[in-house]
Amino acid sequence: MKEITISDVARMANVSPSSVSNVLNGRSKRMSSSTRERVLNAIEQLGYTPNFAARQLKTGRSPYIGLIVPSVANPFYGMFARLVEDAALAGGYQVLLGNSDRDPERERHYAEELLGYGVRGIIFGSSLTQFTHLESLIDKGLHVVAFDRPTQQGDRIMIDSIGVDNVQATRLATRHLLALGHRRIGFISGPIRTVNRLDRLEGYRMTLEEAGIEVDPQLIWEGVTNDFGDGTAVKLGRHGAHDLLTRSDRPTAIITINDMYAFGIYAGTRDLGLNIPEDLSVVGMDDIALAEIVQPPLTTVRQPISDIARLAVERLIGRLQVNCKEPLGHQVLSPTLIVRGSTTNYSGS
Amino acid sequence: MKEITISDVARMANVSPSSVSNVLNGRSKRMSSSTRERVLNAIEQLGYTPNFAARQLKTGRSPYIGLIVPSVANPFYGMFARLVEDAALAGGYQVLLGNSDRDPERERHYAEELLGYGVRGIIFGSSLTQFTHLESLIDKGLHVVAFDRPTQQGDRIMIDSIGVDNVQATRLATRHLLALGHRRIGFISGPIRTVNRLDRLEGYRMTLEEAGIEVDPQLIWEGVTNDFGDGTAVKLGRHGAHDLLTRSDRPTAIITINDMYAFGIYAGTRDLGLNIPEDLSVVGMDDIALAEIVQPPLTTVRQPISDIARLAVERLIGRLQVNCKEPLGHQVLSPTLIVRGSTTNYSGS
DNA sequence: TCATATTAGTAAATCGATACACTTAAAACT
DNA sequence: AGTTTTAAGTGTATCGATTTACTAATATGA
Repeated sequence: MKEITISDVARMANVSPSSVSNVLNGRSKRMSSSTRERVLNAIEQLGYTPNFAARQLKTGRSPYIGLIVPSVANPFYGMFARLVEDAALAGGYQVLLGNSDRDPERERHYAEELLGYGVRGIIFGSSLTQFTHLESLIDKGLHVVAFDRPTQQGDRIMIDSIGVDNVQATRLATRHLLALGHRRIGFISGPIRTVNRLDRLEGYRMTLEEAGIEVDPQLIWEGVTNDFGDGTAVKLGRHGAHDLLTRSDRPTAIITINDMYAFGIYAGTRDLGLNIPEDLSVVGMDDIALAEIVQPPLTTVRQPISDIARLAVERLIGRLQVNCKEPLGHQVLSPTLIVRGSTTNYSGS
Repeated sequence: MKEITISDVARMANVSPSSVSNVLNGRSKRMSSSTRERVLNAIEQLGYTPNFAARQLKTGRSPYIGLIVPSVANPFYGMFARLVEDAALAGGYQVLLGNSDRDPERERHYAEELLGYGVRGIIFGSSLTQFTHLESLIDKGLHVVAFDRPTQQGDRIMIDSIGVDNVQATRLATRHLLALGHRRIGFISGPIRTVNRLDRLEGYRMTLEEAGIEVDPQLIWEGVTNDFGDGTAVKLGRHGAHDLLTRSDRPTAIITINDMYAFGIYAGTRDLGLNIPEDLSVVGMDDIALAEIVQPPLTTVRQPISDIARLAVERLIGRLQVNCKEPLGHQVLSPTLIVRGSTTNYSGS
């Protein structure tokens, strides 16, 4: 299991290691095409592949960027990870992925690990309210682009961020339901410890208040969990639906923070023998592929996930290439309401 | 942006770099606790983090394993990736993830990249019939564990593999439908270029033949695509349902290769104004979280995905640790039929 | 007491690729 | 012819951590 090194190639091609390195790095002006041929041949013959650890140690550069998401078991993040990878590949970078469950400690650990490996840029998908766990790493030269995480009051460091206008997102959802005649509108979420969830709740609240409807805290359901995997979102949605729909003054519509929760609400509603949209209107968020497929098709607020992924990667690569340019701050994209079959007019008492 | 090295720490603690290394690697018998203290302090003070590229160059070991899946945009692989990561973390390894779209060229490229980075073990999720693209890498010392990929005739090299009995899986599905009285049973798949899809088709065929029913090639629908993302599976399922259900002799039941296809079939069926299960019974495969949630809940064949992930990681780590032990071959787990609401008795003409 | 073990710690070679500063030979000018 | 350019290629220090073989000092044992 002896490694084949650049010197082995050099020996075989009767050139110096430097020349092999030149071939490898495309410094074509520095050599005749005949020696180039010979080197290429030797590489082929020996089946040589470069040792990236050595290369990186010398150059200090890394062709990798990191991506840390709550969990790829959630189809939204699975798709996001996929799109980030495609965009990175197009820009000449490879992606290293980690699942953090939104645990700051895990995020920090991953980020430190990646930094130790020479990775200089990481995309965070988690939108955590606190960013202190990453500040020391940013001080050490790490570049960060966050999803849905504009700079907050109290942040010591400004970071790049791309995301949708989350206040606007739930505003669209709430307005839609109001226009349909709903007055008792519930809100179901997991732990509201992220900026985007706070914003989504805020959009819901504001819109109700603007319409002169008092916000009923009993209709805001915040689940508790330590696990952000695929299964949990569905479970929480289901659980939340149970709780809200068994109230005597149950809501006629529910807005939730993502489509997986919405699917959970579908299940919870059925469990109680109720129907969507006749007995309950539901609005999700994200517009994952399955939203169109479930029955009834889910009314949801679409995130331009593919634009977000692309912009995040471009921004990060930009920072990496002109090392240390100042962050540009937060870039906001617009969400779109996609009306399907899970919402309908309210014409009750 | 000067890197802090082991020598900086050594200087600060008034010891040699060797001693710092000893502290870092827990060779505690080689030093007094007072110098240990001093070193630890210096590390803390300077915020030193090791350079993994340098470490790896020297040791040749890597704390990473690779995972290559068709696409994490497919929730099954998203969940699989998540479970593999958890298992790897528990075993002291980190996971590097790549999406290959089942393209052998991309698989090879990723694997080579990882190998160049010192990664000595990769888990493949793709089940491709051909493995030649990886043979040269295995020759170079790469350890491979595949999902659903027993050694095939014509393989030069034997590899480790974990998976379910795929013939048995569709056998369970087919028997279930036969028991319900169905005689015209369709089969919908994407490109049948993987071992597990071939096996699933085979299980379907065999079971029909054993029941004395002639296999109608018109009812076997094989989609064409280059893209294995989340959206495509749904689209193909939908398309297949359109094609099969508009035939004059349309099937009364359809078996498909995974749950995402099944959801596509749900949509395709609805497009035509037909209902599941009244007009068509559907059996999926995988049992992803959403299978229980869709309407009607999907009858499907469950893969013990969490066991598969755990066993794959354990097997790989085992190979890594006692370097170069011979592969153990294929380990088969049993699939389970989960009957839900998408299948019902056939009582037609 | 003298030889032997043990403890605490270090110097220096090494992993493999890169890049800067250099050389040499031939070509191009004046 | 004599000088300057250019082309083609090489020697060697270097990146940062590890590790082997070594030293010096102290402790142990007969």
